[in-house]
Amino acid sequence: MPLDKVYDPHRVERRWYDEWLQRDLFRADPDDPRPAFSMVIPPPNITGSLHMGHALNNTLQDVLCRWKRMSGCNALWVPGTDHAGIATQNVVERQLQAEGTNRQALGREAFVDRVWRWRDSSGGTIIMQLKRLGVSCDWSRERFTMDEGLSRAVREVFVRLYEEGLIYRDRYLINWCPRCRTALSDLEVEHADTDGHLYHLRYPLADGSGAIEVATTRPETMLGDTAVAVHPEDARYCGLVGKTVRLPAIGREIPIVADDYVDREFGSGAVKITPAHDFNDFALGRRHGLPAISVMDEGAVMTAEAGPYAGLDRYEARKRLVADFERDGVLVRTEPHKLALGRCYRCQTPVEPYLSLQWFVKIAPLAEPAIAAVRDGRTRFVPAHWEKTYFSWMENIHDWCISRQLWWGHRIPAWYCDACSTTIVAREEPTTCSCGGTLRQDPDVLDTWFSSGLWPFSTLGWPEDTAALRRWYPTSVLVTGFDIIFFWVARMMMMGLKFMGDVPFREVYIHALVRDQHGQKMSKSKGNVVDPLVVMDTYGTDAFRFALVAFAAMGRDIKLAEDRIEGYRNFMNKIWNAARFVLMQLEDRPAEPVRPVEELTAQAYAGLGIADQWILARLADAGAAIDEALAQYRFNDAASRLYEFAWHEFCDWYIEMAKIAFAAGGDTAEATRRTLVGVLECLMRMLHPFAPFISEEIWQALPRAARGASIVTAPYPPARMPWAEDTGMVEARVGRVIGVVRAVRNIRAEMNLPPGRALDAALAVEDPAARRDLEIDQPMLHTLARIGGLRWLAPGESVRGAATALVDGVQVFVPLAGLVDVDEEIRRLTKEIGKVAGELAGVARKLDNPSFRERAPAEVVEEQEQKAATFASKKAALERSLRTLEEARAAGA
RNA sequence: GGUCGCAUAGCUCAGCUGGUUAGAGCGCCUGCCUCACAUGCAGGAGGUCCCUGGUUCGAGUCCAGGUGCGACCACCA
Repeated sequence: MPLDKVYDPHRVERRWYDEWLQRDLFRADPDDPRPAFSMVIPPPNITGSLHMGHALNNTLQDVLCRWKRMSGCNALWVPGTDHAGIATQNVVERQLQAEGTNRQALGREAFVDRVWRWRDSSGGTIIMQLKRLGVSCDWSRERFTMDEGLSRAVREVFVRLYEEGLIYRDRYLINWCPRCRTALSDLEVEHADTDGHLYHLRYPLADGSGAIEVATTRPETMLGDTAVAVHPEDARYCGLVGKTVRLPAIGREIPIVADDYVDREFGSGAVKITPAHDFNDFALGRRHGLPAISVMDEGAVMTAEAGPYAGLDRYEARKRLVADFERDGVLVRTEPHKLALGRCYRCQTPVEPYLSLQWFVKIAPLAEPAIAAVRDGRTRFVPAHWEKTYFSWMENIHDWCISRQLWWGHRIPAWYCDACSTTIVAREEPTTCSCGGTLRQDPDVLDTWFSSGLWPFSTLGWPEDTAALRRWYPTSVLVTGFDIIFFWVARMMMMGLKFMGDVPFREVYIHALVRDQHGQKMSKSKGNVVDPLVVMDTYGTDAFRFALVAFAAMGRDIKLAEDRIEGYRNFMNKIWNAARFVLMQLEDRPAEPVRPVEELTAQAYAGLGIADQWILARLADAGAAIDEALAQYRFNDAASRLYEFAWHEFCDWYIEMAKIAFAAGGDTAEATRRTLVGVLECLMRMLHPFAPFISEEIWQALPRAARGASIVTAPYPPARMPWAEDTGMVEARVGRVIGVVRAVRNIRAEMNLPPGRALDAALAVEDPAARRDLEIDQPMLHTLARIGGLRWLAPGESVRGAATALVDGVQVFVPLAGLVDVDEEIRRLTKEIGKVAGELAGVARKLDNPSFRERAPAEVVEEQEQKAATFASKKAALERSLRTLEEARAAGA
């Protein structure tokens, strides 16, 4: 069955993915004794749909996983999804809103039920899309952070940390989203510079002896002021410390205190202190024993404490207050001011510092071992500079607020007794309090990241002691973006070390962010989002994956250029057509199974034709380079080497050389046929981690011994081929042929010689051995360069009135008589001589420098000397030719 | 305010431990529908490697400073 002329990815992709699943090829077995390789997927949110970040992240993981699986590892890749507390709750709440209702009306149980239903119907979208990408996860181990098993792990961790005093409950100032009506961790607040105002207010001293001026960006919080602070050494105010001021609007009397937190240079040097609405003020208030008065409620509406402003929204209260103060002369002046306004990372509502009772993880004792593990190399970041980011955060880490006032998530396993105010923290729901009172469970749920922090071991069955855990923990590598180093990587480190006694992963490969072609972050609001599914539809999954891998250079953001994806689509088509060619050579002959090229003996290799030896040598070279690049996460290097080999060595040269052998027929043709199929077969295995679909499709079309096997579990070509020990001679020999062919083609094109017509040529070869080789390899010259008559000259001999070029010690002459004007060749030659002269000058400069000869290593000096000699003789030869041309012209004229 | 990253061809980018003629893709120019492929083939043009110093026999590559982008962290009202 002949293949289509153009590769059609859609015909191929779905079919093979289903086949792989059906044959269970991605399943890993803990009893499989081969070396372990394991990864856990960064679990996408169930609310998500596949974006470029996912596509890159999972493609890189799949390349590693498929490569390791083929390379003889017991490779496990655990997939799954995250329940994504706020995000998911928001989605379902929006649905309810559209239906004209809300979660309060529904009640907690019904609401949670509703979210589960949503998850069952829509939460699998992203998994379907990942499968489309071709990822080779062990789907039998797919997990969800709210699964029974993972929930058990969450409770276990909570209880153990609580029992050790590492989880505590406290009334504290936390970040609060008034729209989501929940606490947020520090990380869940996004700061952005925002234009605002600085309001200068005059607070009168209670004793009537004057006033003190304070500045604030948030005048409405003054209703909760409980002090004014000045610097202890500020001469302007030292007499006032201990006195009191009377708050405008509500008349409360508050003290003036001294604290060196105050910056004397800023504003008036006096600060209003609002412990319940500002983090600095909260700390200062604790130092000075000041009361904290909340003037806003959980919806950021002013409370009764706000007196006349009670019931107003925070911004409305500000407007009224400013107007009133302006009228009453309290407002001294207003000036524009930039501030870093914090917003909720889920809904962008400005967050509010809010005083409330929350659960916290005492983080320092957990952070310390996590820092040590990276310092001593038990976990290694790639690229290494991310360690610095990790350290700087870990070393300045604050206690982690883990309670969320949401309904969707892991309910906090704490129960309170109505009767005796006991708190019970337990793995399973307790029935009654020891005092006989009824128990109420804490209404809050845990931060989503609490459960994702357990992911590397909870997915493997912890807290059970499972075979999977013993086999695959610690995982080999975590592949993720830098945006979640703090959210996720750091937490997994802490939890893994705490509960497994070992790091969760040996290496962390941090990849870049995908941006648009102008380097802008993709976002819906900018309208520059490129949908990976559309890209896959347009160019095919393999082309898309290959493009992502080729883009994934370390330490740089990825700008997604669509024309490059198109380029890799063309590459896939090129491979497809190379396969078509190979298969055409096999038509009408007995299906001799292809023999893996790695099984060739050195003796058999030596007996092959020169072109065959050459392509095998290049294959081995590419294989070694790809293997090394992957081992170092240099994905782009691996991809470009593969591309270079497949297109510019295998297709451009070897296939063309093979045609010559086929035209000759006989045993040579048979041997070439075997090499051709062998190299293609090997190339498909080499390609498979990058482009799983096309490689399988082609591989299956080849005549193989094990017809039933899939390329998924075929052996990856070894980094060292047994026969490729000493291929230097072969490569030089074929390299010379290629050089001569290129020189002739160049002359033909530059001189505008007719492309179809065979040209006569003459060659003067310096080295006798090289000449013997070239004479044997003559058929390649004739065909590839379209040379008709070929004459062999003695070294130094030249041809009058010919275009010439010098490559690898071979001077090529193409007689021009009657073909073109000589002037054109003189121009071309002069240019070439200029180039060589420049190179020669560069080398000569080095060699003329005495300290270069003195201090550079001997082999470098020798190398330069050889180069100088080559350039010099090349220049001389070209100049000789130039002279003969000039003579010819003079004679002609 | 602190930390980090990046500046190489018209565009998007490679260039690992300092030593080939600084590379690729796209775009551009010339010529080809050559029996695997026009999603192709052959050839070509195009670069003060951001600036200034320094280290070195030798710097796109290492160091310092500068300029310009970008990112992250941060409780100065």
